[in-house]
Order: sequence, then structure tokens, then C-alpha cells
Amino acid sequence: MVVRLVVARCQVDYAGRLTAHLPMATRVLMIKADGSVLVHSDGGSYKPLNWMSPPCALREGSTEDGQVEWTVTGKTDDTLRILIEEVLHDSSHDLGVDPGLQKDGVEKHLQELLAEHPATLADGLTLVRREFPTAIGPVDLMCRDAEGLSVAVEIKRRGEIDGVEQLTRYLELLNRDPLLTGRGAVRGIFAAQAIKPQARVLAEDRGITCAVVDYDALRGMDDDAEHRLF
Amino acid sequence: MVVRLVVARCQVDYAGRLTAHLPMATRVLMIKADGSVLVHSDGGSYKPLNWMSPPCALREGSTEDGQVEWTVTGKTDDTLRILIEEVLHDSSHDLGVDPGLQKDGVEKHLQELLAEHPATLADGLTLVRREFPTAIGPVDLMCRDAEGLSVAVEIKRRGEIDGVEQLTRYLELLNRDPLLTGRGAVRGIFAAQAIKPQARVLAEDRGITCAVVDYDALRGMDDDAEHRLF
DNA sequence: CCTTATATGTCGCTG
DNA sequence: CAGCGACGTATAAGG
Repeated sequence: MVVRLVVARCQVDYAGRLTAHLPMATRVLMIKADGSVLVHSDGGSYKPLNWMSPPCALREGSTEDGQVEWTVTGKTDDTLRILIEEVLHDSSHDLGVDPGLQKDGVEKHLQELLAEHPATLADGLTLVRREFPTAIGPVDLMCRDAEGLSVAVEIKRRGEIDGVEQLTRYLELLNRDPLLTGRGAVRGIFAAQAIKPQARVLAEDRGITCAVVDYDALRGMDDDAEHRLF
Repeated sequence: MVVRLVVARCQVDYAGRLTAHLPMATRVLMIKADGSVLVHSDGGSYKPLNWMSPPCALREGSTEDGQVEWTVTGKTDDTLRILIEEVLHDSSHDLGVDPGLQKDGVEKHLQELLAEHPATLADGLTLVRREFPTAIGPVDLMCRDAEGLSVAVEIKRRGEIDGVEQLTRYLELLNRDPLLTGRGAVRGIFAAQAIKPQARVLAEDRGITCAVVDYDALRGMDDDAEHRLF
């Protein structure tokens, strides 16, 4: 339950899935309650220069010439060695338990909303099943259109080329299933909040329909939306 | 060049690509030289609960009822709002310039080893060229099998579906080249230290051979391996 | 516990 | 700057 913050001139060496070395310099070390260690510089984004993920154990020792040395060992062979030349700051803080993060607006929500309102994607579209299983993974939504034809829907927050590839793979497999293709080939709809031009071109080239989804409008249609508001 | 470390009871709201909310609790706030902000709890791994990536600007203000409020605005519409109830610690530290990280990876090494020992992938396989160029990028290894047929090899540390797609694209292009297909179609080998079931299904469906590579055994075969040990 | 898909992914390279 | 691939990816969800 305690975080320790250390600012120190240090040198860091990691050996595990790769080897990495940080020359001697001043950095911020954060040691969390589970013994995990983060080595931050004052730039970059949230990713530390080096780190050790929990579960792991921190041992504080010293080298022959009297320098402080931290050794962090992980679950596998991973080791992080921190040689400390000078400590500029060292403090510990009790944080208590964190209530955790609440997120809103990720793909899952979009899928839920579209599952409830499939007709926003195409007139007369009805839901057959969410997460329709195939040998290479689940199709986000399997639907049926007004003529009774099967329609596979792939949902992404941002529509990029990968998503079109994914839907193409599904369609390839689905169109081998006589149960689905009885009345005609399975169609594809690529739904996203925004679709990149490149992805749109590829989709249309493959006969896939693109649908830009208005998240806020969808949420407005959904009476249960208030549950997710705060 | 200065990092600021703050421990405070705070509530955090992010609005940008998604919305996220952190209820009031004690957390560590790290403010880096470029104004970027990290909100850490004492658990999890190196990823903060919430953050703002550079470039961004931090404005320190106060609400109507006198509480301290930080507003961090990013390059787009992203905003991070931190409402501070109580500051338990606040210190700033000059880190100087970080000399940067030195990495020594594994994936390139794997390609080198397989280039030296292509026969471990298939009997009688010989190397024609590494990084064989195509219009959409280089094929990791271009080989020839015992019958003189061309074989394209895609190497990954972890064999996932993307890699199969990549190799498929290469094969599609290569098979349009009469120089390569003279004796028959170009075959594909998907080589990785581990191949996911999903990727294996897709590969086999497309007539691509899967090869699981034993990195340690390969390294053992290589007399030059000592050069890279330290 | 293993497998799969998502991510405010981030990071680095190349055209 | 965009696009693409790799990452010590992390992380959550589902079988």
C-alpha cells in the first residue's frame, strides 16, 4: 500500500527477453507496493525507460566498492539491476486502495449499442448473434437483412485497414458455410466512428459496405445510456 | 528539464479519444519537463491509470469553491482535469539530459541465424537472399528447395495472424513473377518461435508451411554466437 | 490458466 | 507527416 519515490543518479541494466542498458544519469525511480519498479526520465510519454512488472522482488544490497545496488528479480529470469551513485530524494507515501478506473467510449460499448440498434447500420437489419464464432475468431455482429441474407458486421472505434482485412477473412470463411449462404452470399458491413480513406477504398473494392457510426446519437437512442454517464 | 512529483488526494477526468473517470483517492502525479502528466496508483504495472502525452500544456487553476484544479490540454481536443483535494507531497527535481537507452534485441538475430541455417526450416533448403525486395516490402528470406522451387520465408518472434497476412501478400506478388515461378509456384514458410493456433489455421488454409524455431538450438549451431554474449 | 482482441496503446523507421 | 511493423507491448474478457 506504499509507494516509494526516489530521485537518484543511477545506472540501470535489464536482462530478460532482451538486454538494455542505461548509462549513469539522474532519474526518477518509483517503487510500488508489489515491489515493481519504474525508471523514468523527464521526457518521453508514460512509458518508463526501464521497469520490472509485478510480481517481482526488490533486494537492496551494495557492491564491493560500497555503492548501493538494487536487484529486482521477476517471475522468470528477468533481472533489473540499478546501481545508485547518489540519492537526491527518497520518500514513501501511503496511497490506500485505488477505486479503479471507469472508461466509456471503447469498442465494447459501441458493439453493445449497435447490437441494440442494428437498423442504424442498414434498413431492416436485425441481429442474429453477437460474437458469432468462426474458426479464426468471432464476428462482432451477425445479422440478417430485409431479404433474409446474412450480414457480418465488424466494429472498430477507428476504421483502419486492419479492420477491413479482418472482415474480409471472416467473409471468406463464412461464405463456405452452406447454412449461411443458402439465400445468397454473406455481405459485410464495416462500422466505425471514423473510417480512414484508405480503409474505405479497400472495403469498397471488396464489396464491403462502410458505415460511419455516431456514438453520441446511438447513446441517445439507448434508454439505458444513463448507466454509463457520470 | 525538471520533474515534479506530487502525492495528492485527487479526482481525475479525461476526455479525448474516450472518456475516463477516476474517483477521489490518493495517487502519485508525475509532471515531466514537457508538461506531460502521469497519474499512478501503487499497483498495476508501468502504465499509469491516466495520463496526458506530450506535447501538452498544464494550467493550474482553482474551482469556484476554492479547490485546486489542474487542466492539461493536448494537441487535439484531449483534456485531463485533475481536481486536487489535498497535497501530501510536492517536490521538483532537475534530472539533466538523459543519455538514452541502449537495446540489444532478439528478432533481428533470429533472422541472421536462420539465414545461416535455412535447412532447419525444411530439408535441402538453401538461401538465395536475405531481405529479398518486392514492391510492397522485403521478404525476410528468399530460398530454394531441393527441387529448385522458390520458397519465401517470413520470420517472426511470435507467430500471429498478421504475419500470415504479410506472407500471403508477398506470395501473391511473387507468384506474378515468371522468373520465380518458372519451375512452379513460390511456396511460403512461416517461421516463428511460437505460432498461435489461429495463425496456424489461416496459414495452412493458404498452403503456407508453419515452422516452429528453437532459438537456443539455432544459437548452439552457430559458432559465432559468442560474439553476442556478454 | 490459456487464448484472443483491444489500446487514449507507444515507439521507431521509412517513404 | 503518414503508414507500417514491433513491443520486455499491457490489459481485459472469455473459454
